[in-house]
Amino acid sequence: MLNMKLLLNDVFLYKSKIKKRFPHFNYEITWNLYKKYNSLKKEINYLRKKRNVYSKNISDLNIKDNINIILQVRKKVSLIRDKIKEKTQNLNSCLGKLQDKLYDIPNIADCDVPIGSSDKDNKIIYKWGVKKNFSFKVMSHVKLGAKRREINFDESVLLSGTKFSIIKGAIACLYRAIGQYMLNTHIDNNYCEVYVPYIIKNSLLYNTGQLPRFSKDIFFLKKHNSAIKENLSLIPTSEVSLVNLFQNKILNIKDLPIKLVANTPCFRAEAGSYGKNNRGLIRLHQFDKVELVQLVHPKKSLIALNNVTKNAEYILKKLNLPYRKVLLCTHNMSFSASKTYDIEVWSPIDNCYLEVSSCSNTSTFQSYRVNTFFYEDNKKVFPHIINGSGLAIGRILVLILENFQIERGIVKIPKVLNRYMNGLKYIKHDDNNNKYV
RNA sequence: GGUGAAAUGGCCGAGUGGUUUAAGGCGCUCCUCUGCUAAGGGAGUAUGUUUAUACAUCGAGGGUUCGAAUCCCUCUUUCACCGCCA
Repeated sequence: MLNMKLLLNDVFLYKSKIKKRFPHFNYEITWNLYKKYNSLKKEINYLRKKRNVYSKNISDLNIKDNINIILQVRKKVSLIRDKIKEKTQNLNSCLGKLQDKLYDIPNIADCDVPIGSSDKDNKIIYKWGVKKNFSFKVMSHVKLGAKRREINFDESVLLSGTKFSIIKGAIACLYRAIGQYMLNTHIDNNYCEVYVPYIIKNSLLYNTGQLPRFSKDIFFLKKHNSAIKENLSLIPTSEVSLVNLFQNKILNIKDLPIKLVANTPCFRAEAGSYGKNNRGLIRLHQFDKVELVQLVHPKKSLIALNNVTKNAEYILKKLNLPYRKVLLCTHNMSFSASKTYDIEVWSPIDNCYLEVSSCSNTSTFQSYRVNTFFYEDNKKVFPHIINGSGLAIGRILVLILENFQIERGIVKIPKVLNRYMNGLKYIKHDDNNNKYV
């Protein structure tokens, strides 16, 4: 349930800031709906009071002696009742409209977030690592996978249509190793591993900010059988499941920061995803991602955002993948974010940086909506919620296959992954990895 | 999937149409008495609303009624047994 009072407070306090990020925002309409809502509520309260008084009168009267009076009062009250019904209907439609307006307002951007409308306005914070010079022509992961018959898109089309993948053998093992390594690393950093549902109620998507704006990206489930009772969808990211674990929960300040990590599949309908970075495993309907979520004291959220980003960067450093950290401009941030850092890894094939992580501070946007808070000095305080990918597994697979070729088509597996690779240290043309075709 | 039972404050739990304006207990907070402890006495103790001697909230939403925690309908969840399955 939307915490209306808090949201409205923010709307009134920060209306100019909201307009910076959401130029179409109509403050007047929202304000008028709110006024109407309040006056209707007052009217209804007044009518109810009247009704209650009359009804009480009836209960105090002796029926036999006062039958005429009672009948009169009954008539009066039934008129009041009808009025209440009518006004309540108005109230509900007014409330619905007001909520729609509130749900459509994105988070307010932090003051140091660049205002802008395209990728050019993003700010590169820093770069790490060395782009390798290759003495041979690097083979793309698509070619390499096809040659080894370990990444197959023809088969996935057969099974599920476009934008899915089948991964087999050594590359499948590498894929699993990457996820395992990331998960274990974050656990070492005091994140609590959580297993969550991949199918969730649509209402959760409003809490985390994917709905109402981005319904095109969501796979909604149809009610074909009785197992699907309400409106359900596939998670676009485990952030949705993780954050919504805290619905209506009162936290203990001593338990902060709460740090969660999950490795889950993510499902994106991605309606309009044409253009760059579209090849092979890079943009699919189904992919896996290790997700980090932190609930922290509002005063510590900027530090926490940096920490989450560092947790993600640490993995890239260990894998020795050259990357850069980018501060996103207002236009590129997700709906719920107040500040976002993207982490992008160098791709020798595309000759550009490819996004592998997005770390956002959602400030109170999500905590208001899931209604989770703690008490400090007897006051309700809403924690800031930070999420970040740590990292997108499929894309890291691609970047390992393309960055670590020691000669065309032969890949040296990063050391940190060795313990998850069943003794395999290289992906070679002639390795025998239980191929079945 | 079938059948049956249930859902009331922080917790337990009473409550089948009108002093329920939610009894009683536990827990918690404050005061007090006694004091080594244990125990006793008193007061307080849900939330929301542009803050009201007001209104609303007894799983959710509708309905009946002058009046609903209470009656009716729909839904959700929980528990039990059976069926199916990993």
